[in-house]
Amino acid sequence: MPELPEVEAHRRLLDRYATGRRLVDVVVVDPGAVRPRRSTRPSAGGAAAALRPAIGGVFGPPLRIGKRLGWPVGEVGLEVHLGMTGHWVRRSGDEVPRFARLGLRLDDGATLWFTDARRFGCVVPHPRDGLRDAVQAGLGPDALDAALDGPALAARFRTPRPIKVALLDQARLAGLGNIHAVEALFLAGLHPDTPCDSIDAEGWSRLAAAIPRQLRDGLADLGDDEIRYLSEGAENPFRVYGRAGLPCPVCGTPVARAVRAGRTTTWCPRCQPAPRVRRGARRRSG
DNA sequence: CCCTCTGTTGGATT
DNA sequence: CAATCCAACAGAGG
Repeated sequence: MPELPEVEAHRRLLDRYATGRRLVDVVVVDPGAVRPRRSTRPSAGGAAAALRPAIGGVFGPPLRIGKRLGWPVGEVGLEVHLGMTGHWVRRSGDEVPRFARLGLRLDDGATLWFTDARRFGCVVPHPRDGLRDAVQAGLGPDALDAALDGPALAARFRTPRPIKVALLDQARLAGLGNIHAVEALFLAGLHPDTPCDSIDAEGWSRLAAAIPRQLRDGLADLGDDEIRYLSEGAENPFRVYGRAGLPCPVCGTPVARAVRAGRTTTWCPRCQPAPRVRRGARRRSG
């Protein structure tokens, strides 16, 4: 479920509860959750033993790049992916939370549990020294930290692909998921199908401003402890995501919906006008 | 109760 | 390169 704001909220939570604490034991509930490499496939399990050297180590400050976390503990560096439904929760007693996959027992008596109903998330142990590189592998600059301006953003998106699809490519820019890509495009007034190479400087500037604004809003909306998601009964806090057929919050036009790259995409047909259809070759449109 | 559909991720396959 | 499939499960709706 998480997008960048939820992952950042988890980073802060882990920092608050674990940094400086000692890891006294590891409870492997689901060996498939600890994987030898990044994968959404639980079958790539079999790395639980690689956690043993971390026991007795002290937690260092977790880092975040895009939607990935890196978490040092002793001589081990844990690369953490939350997938769709991954959470870390703290419990002080013996209670094992629902969907618990892995528990890290701290020297203050608390346990940090990795829970993940859908099992797309994983923990990948690395040597601590290579942690940052491992987490960063294959990722573009972080969407929140990079603070790219219009021209810099345009330079990273030199492609004819539709902007919505390109925004989800973590190798170009790390951190935007489906919801925030949809919302950022709405804020920027760009239609999701607009080919990247047809967006003008003005459009890139609007998008460069919209992305951090959207992500920071998302972060501000999260409580410090409670991380809530759409499916948990909260009111839909988004402008167009999940609002197909409902009026655009700006102009009242019914929000449109289509599937792009396998993901539900929504937009306002008026605030985000469709790109002009372009022919393969440049010619006079007679 | 049962069936179908949808899904906030991302790697593998075609 | 790009579209599709799929991992495993919850929740909503018919």
